[in-house]
Amino acid sequence: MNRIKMSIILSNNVVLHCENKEKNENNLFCSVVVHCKKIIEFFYATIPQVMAYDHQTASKKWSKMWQDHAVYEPNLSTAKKPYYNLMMFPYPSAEGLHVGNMYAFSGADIYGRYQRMLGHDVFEPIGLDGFGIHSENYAIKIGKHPAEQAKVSEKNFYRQLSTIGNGFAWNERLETYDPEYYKWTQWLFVQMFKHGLAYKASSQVNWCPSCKTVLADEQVEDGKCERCKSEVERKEAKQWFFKITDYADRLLTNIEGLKWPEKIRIAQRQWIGKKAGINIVYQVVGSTATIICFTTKPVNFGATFLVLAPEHELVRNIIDEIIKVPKKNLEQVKKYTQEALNKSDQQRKIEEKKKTGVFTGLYVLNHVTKKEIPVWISDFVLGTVGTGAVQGCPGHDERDFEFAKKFEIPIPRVVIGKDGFDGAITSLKQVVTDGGTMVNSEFLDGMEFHDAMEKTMDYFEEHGWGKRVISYHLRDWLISRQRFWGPPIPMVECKKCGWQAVPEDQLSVELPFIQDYKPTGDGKSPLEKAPKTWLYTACPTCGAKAKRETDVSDTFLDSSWYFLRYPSLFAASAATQPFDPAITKKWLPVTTYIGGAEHAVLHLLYSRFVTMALKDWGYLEFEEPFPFLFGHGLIIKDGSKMSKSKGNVVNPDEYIEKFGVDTLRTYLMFLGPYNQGGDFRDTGIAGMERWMQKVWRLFHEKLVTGSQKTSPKLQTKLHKTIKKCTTDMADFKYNTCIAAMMECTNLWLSEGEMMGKDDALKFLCLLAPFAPYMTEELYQTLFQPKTTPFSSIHTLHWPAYEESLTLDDMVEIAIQINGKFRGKMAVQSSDAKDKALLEHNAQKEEKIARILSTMSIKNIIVVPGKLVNIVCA
RNA sequence: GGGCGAAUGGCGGAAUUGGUAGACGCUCAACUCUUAAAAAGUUGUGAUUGCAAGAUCGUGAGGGUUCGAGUCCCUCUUCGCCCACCA
Repeated sequence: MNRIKMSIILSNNVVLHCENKEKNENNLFCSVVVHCKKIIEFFYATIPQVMAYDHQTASKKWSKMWQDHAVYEPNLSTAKKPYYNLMMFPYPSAEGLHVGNMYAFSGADIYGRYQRMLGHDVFEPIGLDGFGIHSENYAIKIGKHPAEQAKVSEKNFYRQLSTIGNGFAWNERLETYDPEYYKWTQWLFVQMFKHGLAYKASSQVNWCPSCKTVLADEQVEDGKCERCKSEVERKEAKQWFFKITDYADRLLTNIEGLKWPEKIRIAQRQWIGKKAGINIVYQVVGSTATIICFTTKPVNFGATFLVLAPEHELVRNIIDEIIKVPKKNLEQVKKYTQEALNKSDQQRKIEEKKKTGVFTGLYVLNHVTKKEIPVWISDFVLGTVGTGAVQGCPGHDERDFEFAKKFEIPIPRVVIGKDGFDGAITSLKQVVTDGGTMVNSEFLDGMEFHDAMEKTMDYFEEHGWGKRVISYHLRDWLISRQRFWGPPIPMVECKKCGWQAVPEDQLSVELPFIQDYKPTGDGKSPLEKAPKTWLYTACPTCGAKAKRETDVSDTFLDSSWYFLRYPSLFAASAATQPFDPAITKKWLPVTTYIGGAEHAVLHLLYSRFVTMALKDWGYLEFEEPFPFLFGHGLIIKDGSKMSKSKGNVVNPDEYIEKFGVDTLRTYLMFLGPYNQGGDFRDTGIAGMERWMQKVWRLFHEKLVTGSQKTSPKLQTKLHKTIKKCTTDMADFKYNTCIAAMMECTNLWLSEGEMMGKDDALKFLCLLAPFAPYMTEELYQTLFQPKTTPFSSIHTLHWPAYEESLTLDDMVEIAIQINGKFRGKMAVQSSDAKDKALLEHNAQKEEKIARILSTMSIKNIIVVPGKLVNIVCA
């Protein structure tokens, strides 16, 4: 935009700003000179001069005042009505905060400010989830050391966060890479180990052959490396796990009591994935070996083969020739297994349509048909799901059908579906997977499908062939990362004593500085290159030389407990305990947790698990950290979610500088309901700026003084607005609150309407959570005598409305004929509920009477205060 | 394939939960002020039709319930998000 600004400074410090869109200074200058006389007259002689709201000065001034007077720092040990208003922990991407992030913070802050005005002691801390792969990758990308980059990102992120107008408790900030913090993350790991919830076991990890590094699951997109797009492979490695599965049932049942968005509750239920089924034991013919298959639908009369995952223990035994199979089969098994294991789960899923597999040469006995059925290996069976082995019932499972068809295995029918078709099953569409009637199943024949499944399970249990089990989709939490930028896992391995936790008084195990921190490519952790003085230490048990664990822990561990640390950061016990019991009792669980739905099954599940464990160990008195969670929507720009990868991020800095943060915040909240997000556009912001200036002018030009009162119409509108805002704020419906305030100002602006000072302050309070700086400026300059000590508008009480004052004198009643709107009439509001009167008056309305003259009335329906519907023949 | 949600003017979105559809804002147009512009203000802005009063149509499509449906029920279409060879 080619806009030229010119300022004229008049004698009494009045600054006049002139602007011109055209890049023509002469033109502008001439126009200023021409108008100089008039301008001066205007300032000196006419209306009291109004300065435009200068958001830059105001935001600096009030930020400082708020901090100096600890407006947002409740006394954490003495607060009477604690309210923990928390927004999800941000990770400080080096590119900085974008408008999508700001949307989340602003919306949460508005809620906090509203709660503060309702009389709560609101605590709204902020910190940085700065450890982890995101930050490390960025450091790699720009060729900096993560520790160095962290300082830069921290500074930039805190700077941005300080400009968005949030009432953060800045004193209590924390960063996950601060040793004072991760000391306790490590303590948490040690507790997990001590309570038997941490163990080390062999597992597959994602491996990018091009970047020569191990990747986290989050870095694998569609089976490809997020950075270089090459196919991710699998590698076997020993990893640390947390036994979150021990808590699966509790995590599931507790969901019922959580006040969370239904969407997120469903996502968690689905993720935990509780399934009731049966583990069936198959005896390998001619061997002592057994194979256990999990199934929820034991259609066993139709089972004609078994399939093992390539990772299955028995497969290894075949390869190692512990179990003997024909030579020809052995060669095929070796070849197939090797190929399959090199693929990732993702890759295997992508190739799902083309079923592949190999026969082992082994057979097992089908308990009910008494037939020997072949055992195959196929990568459509995943080692990590169920028991890693399935029984193939091709007539009644689509995947089994595809497999059997390809390898010419018999496909018997044992269920007739709802369509009644009972012929041979030759196409995928004929496969009956759920419901129907049993056939060819001896004692089950004629039974309903689900009853038959239950009966089969009973039958198998009675014969000792199987046992009912509950299976979960949830797997143990893989904690290890072969990366650098995280808290070292606080374990040491002694040749004699095995794995030992680092004694608590020796925490933290500080992350050593190593220059070459990049992932090595051979599967070893970067910390293997740490100085020997760090790498080797004394075994806590026997004192012999022992080696430290060189893996670091997952970022999600850092963020799984941070909310416990905030209130206790400055407690007397902060150095000796992760969180203070008394303060924790006062402030937790978190009163309102606000964040995006993208963490539905990661952060939110891990935090719940950690909280439950801490409760069981006696550190906490509650087991759900976030009883109330609100999920905000996403900001859309150019048709898609604002994100760095889409390249459509908008940096709030320039908008804040140009329009002021009050305008930007209010604009963002006006886009749509807070849980739905909205579409970001520049033209809309300009509209919001107009309104802000309008409010500013109204307060300077249309306030009555002394004993004069607000005009009656405006007073009704004001009370309606307060009512509307009060209910909508509680529901996070910020957009309609703002619309209501706009309606109020539109009326206020119209001729003859004036607002009294008391009423105007009420209005200002409604706006305060949205526009914290401008409302403070207006409050301090127009409502607070200069001599009184500073007291912020944000500590005032939320205004009350009087129901009687929300009612208009006259009410409009709609008149319908046969349900069609035909006119309206005005009645005294006191008469609005008089059915007979409404019925009578409606027919008397000239236009209505005219239409009715040609019709005969059958019925009249009156909705008091709303409408009259005349039903005619 | 499964689950969840959505569909309303040129656009973002309102609609007291079955009761005057389109609040509020953006956009656009005309006007006022101005030498001119900017800013600000006023008026208008779902479609068709009419000089006008008005009339007719109108909430993704089709049916139904009702005095009355954007809202409830059934069928279908499209889009978005999440999960997914889950045995």
